[in-house]
Amino acid sequence: MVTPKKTPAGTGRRAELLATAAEVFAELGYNATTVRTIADRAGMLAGSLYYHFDSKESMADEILSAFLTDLWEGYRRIEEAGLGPRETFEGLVTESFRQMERHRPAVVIYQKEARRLAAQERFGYLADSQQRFRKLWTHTLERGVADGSFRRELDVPVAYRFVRDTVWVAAVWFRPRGRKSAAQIAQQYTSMVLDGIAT
Amino acid sequence: MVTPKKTPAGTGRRAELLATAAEVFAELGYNATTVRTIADRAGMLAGSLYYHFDSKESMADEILSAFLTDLWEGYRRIEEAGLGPRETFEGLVTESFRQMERHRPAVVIYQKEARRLAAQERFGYLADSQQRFRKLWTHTLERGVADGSFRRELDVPVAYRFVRDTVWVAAVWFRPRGRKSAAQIAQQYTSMVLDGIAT
DNA sequence: CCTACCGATCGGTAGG
DNA sequence: CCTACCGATCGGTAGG
Repeated sequence: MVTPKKTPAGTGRRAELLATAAEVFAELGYNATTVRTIADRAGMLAGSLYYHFDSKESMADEILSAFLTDLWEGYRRIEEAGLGPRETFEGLVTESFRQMERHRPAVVIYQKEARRLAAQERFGYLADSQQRFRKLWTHTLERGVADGSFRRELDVPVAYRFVRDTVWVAAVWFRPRGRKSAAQIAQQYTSMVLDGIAT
Repeated sequence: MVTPKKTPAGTGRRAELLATAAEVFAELGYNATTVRTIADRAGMLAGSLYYHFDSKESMADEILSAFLTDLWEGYRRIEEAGLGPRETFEGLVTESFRQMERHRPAVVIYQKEARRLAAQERFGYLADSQQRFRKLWTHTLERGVADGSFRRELDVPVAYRFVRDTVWVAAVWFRPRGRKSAAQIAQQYTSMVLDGIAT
């Protein structure tokens, strides 16, 4: 994924700069963000960023891989819990919103840029992650159809994209500081997706 | 919205160029798209685009306003049909997918760029449209809660964002040339949202 | 982390 | 629609 060249990972200033960069990338989009904007917001000059990072691309790389590492750590725990399909489904949605709380800007960047970035070799792990993601969710949906938790006539590939999009796109408006916690939103979402909004 | 300066709207070549530009914008993002890329793909040189259009921004403007004009024309018909909340809901989803079929690249651009573009004065109609959109869907959901079509405990603002995102984000993967028509996808979506995926 | 700078590329234009 | 070009801005670097 990433080999920081100049400052050890986890260092205070470096983490601060990454958080700033993530916010700007999420707000303006990766391409529309200039290293000058990031530097401005961090209170330094553009050139000084290169004391901490190799390139603009490295910053995006570190932001995205940190998010995906945490996400897969969370998903792994749910996979290993050996739950039924409906409970697995609920667990995955809840975990996704929890990660959104921690990595909101990263999720927005992921949503907007992953497709384009994944074409580059250094971002190959984005494509790997998407594959794994698809398998995990598809498998959960299929298990649920098989054991009668989910509707027999469910079109699994369509349902998969429906759920995936529905959950992640919420990062655009979801504010953990708002009136609702991640767990509450997750509960509302699973309820709407599992049981529908009609009576 | 837009005042084409140099070639009458609807002219063959102009429409062709807009379709090309829309595809490139959708594929690469507005900022990452250079006028040279659009010109290349249209088989002309960058400078020649300016015989047809004032600016790169004008192209995006025309693409987005053409889409929104058609969308609101479609929605207006449904509003005027005087249907109940559930049927209005189904009609709006179906119409949205129908417009996605006609204006897929425009919808992708809208998804990715509307928030940022809306800040500019010339794209003020994007913010107006979002307002109108929110009112129409919120009103439909509220009517449904009131008459018992939708669940009494439904959180309307959350449900609104849920439905809005869920429908439009489908433009990223939806291919009208694929195995499923817009009407079929719309039917699957309304079924999942209204009645859920669980048994 | 700053000063000072560079090559590349961008959106756009004048003139034909 | 092309030729030829421009000012601005970009990501990034050398040297301190």
